[in-house]
Amino acid sequence: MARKYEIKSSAPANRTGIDFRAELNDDQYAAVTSRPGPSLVIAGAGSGKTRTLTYRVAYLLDNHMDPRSILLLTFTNKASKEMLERVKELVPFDLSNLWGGTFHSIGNRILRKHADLIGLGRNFSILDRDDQKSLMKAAIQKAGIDTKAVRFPKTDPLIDLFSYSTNTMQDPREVLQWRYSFDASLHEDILKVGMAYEQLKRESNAADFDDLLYLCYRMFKKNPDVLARYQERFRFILVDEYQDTNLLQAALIDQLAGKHKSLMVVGDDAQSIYSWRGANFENIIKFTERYPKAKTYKIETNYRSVPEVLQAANACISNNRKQFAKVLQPARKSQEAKPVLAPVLDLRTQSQFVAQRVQELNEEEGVPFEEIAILYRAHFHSMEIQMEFTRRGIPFRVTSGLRFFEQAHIKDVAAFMRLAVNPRDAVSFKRLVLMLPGIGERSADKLWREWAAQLPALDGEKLESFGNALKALKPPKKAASAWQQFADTVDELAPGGEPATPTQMIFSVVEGCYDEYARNAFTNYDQRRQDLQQLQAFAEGMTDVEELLTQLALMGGVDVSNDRPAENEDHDVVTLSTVHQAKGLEWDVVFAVGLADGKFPNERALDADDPDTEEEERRLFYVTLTRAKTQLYLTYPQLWSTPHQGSMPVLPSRFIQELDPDLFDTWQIGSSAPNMWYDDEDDDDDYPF
DNA sequence: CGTACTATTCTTTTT
DNA sequence: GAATAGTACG
Repeated sequence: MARKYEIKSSAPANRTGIDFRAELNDDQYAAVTSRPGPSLVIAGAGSGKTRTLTYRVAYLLDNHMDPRSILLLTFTNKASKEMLERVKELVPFDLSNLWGGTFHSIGNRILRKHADLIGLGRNFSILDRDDQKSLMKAAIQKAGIDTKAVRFPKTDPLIDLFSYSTNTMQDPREVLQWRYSFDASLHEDILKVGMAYEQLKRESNAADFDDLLYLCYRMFKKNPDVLARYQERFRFILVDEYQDTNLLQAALIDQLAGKHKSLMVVGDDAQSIYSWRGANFENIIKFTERYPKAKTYKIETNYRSVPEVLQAANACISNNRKQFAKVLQPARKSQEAKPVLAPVLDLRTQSQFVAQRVQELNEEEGVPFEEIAILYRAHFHSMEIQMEFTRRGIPFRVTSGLRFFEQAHIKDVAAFMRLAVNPRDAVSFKRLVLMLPGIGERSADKLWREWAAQLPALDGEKLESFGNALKALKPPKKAASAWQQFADTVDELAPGGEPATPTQMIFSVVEGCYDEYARNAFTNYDQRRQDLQQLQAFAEGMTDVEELLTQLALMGGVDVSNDRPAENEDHDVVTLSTVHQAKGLEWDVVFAVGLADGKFPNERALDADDPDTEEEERRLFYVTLTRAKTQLYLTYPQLWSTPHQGSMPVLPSRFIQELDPDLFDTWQIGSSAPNMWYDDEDDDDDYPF
């Protein structure tokens, strides 16, 4: 029988089937297909930055580059997740060898392999803000500061100070001098506390967020051979949001890209909004100086916003002096409607206006709730709006300030697991011990010293003995029975010396002693119990406790909290978010609220001597405006009422005042509200309740 | 020494 | 309105 045998083309022109030329505009295409080597992509808001990056990855893969050779760095977990998912949609290849993640998660990943080279155990704990505080308190004590005798800075500013110094790679002494106004007589003590903090961290075998970057940097510096291996591997490094990198991150990137220099950084200087944590947008401005061979690509077509919105945004940012000159061109057609400026009497009126308008948009204009966002400068600006939405039954989701993992009960349970993984973890030890009745600060310290004394003997031993070691300690008599229970629980974490699975551990802890504690310690026990179940569900399927702890610390368990079943079922909700957290996102309708001078820009963020601070706030305002696709509402109250200080008259944000009123339609909100800033005689719309 | 109560302070942004 | 520092009492 004759058989038909077809020879297929051995080298298809295109492995992925993507028509790059057709799917990208000229600017995007140029960037995506650029030759290996350093390149700087300046991508304006809404110009398809993510698209460009994901297509770049696809393009590399399409050209037979090994996924192993690609490193994709992002700022947030959200961005990294989205990016990788989109790449997966584009290409059929196995991407498990492609490294993609936040700077901190990549730093962590590298350190888990090589931490011992710089004297850190690979099982190090990751300290979050809360843990840092507790360690910083201990450091103040250790440094012998008598906080009653002198007025010493609190832990928060101290943590900020040292963090800033690390991230900007400056001597803390210098940061202390020009960035803080602590009394000069305290400087030496503050530096002493800093040293004590570093030492405590080392003793605890722990790393804070900054260490994940800094220790990685230092490890590479001290071990060029290790660095060389990574340099060889990562032939293509792509960095998202480059304008928000700090000096340390830039240095780390420079290390990794040191050999092949095939580095593509993407960013928008106009959207740099993280200088408070050390971001230095000179990194992006001076990129071509550091990489003289770098090619620059500008992507200036905006696909997101209608021309009216874009016009306002362009006008806004043009007031900044420090920037790459660029003007975003709208791709969308005009809707013949300008952004709306809505002065309101006070925060209450503001929330009523926003709520009512949201309802109208949804019911009369058919805008789904999920296409609406309320953006503000600071979390507490949203309180009234939340209440009004609740009252009217408008479904909403708040991008909360409180992360899942940062809640006390989650951290309590995690402390058990942390101690099991890293017995040197002083923070977790104290946290656990302090939960027991009859044990306070003093006894906790004593117990920790006893525990620390026998740590060397425990090194390398199996977890099984930890419970026995605990039983050997001498707690106060009052705590004896609780202590027994505590030690037994720790024992259960590794029955027979084999560490249990994360799910089992959580179960043991909760049933063993935490449930009993929680019942008595919290008023909202039920809610917390649910959270713990959520945690258990999150841990399901993980085999490694370290993996769970890392996820919790680095991802903040954000997805867990946002995916609470009740909220998850209902995707059609209005988003309430800070501008910072709204970065990279877009909605059909955006309400920017609380635009009073002193609130936005925030007076605490402004420094009259430093014009850069105002420019950063303006960039933040620019980010706000550019989130809107079709409709944009700017509201500002004339009275700002705080529960504590009563009502204060406030002016409209300077960022509104400096813009041409013709860019907006001004609405008069409410009939009874006298308006101090706009006269009634204009052709403005009335918007009564 | 531990705890429960009261006073006070400060409310920006996040990996 | 929450978190922390300070204080009084057991």
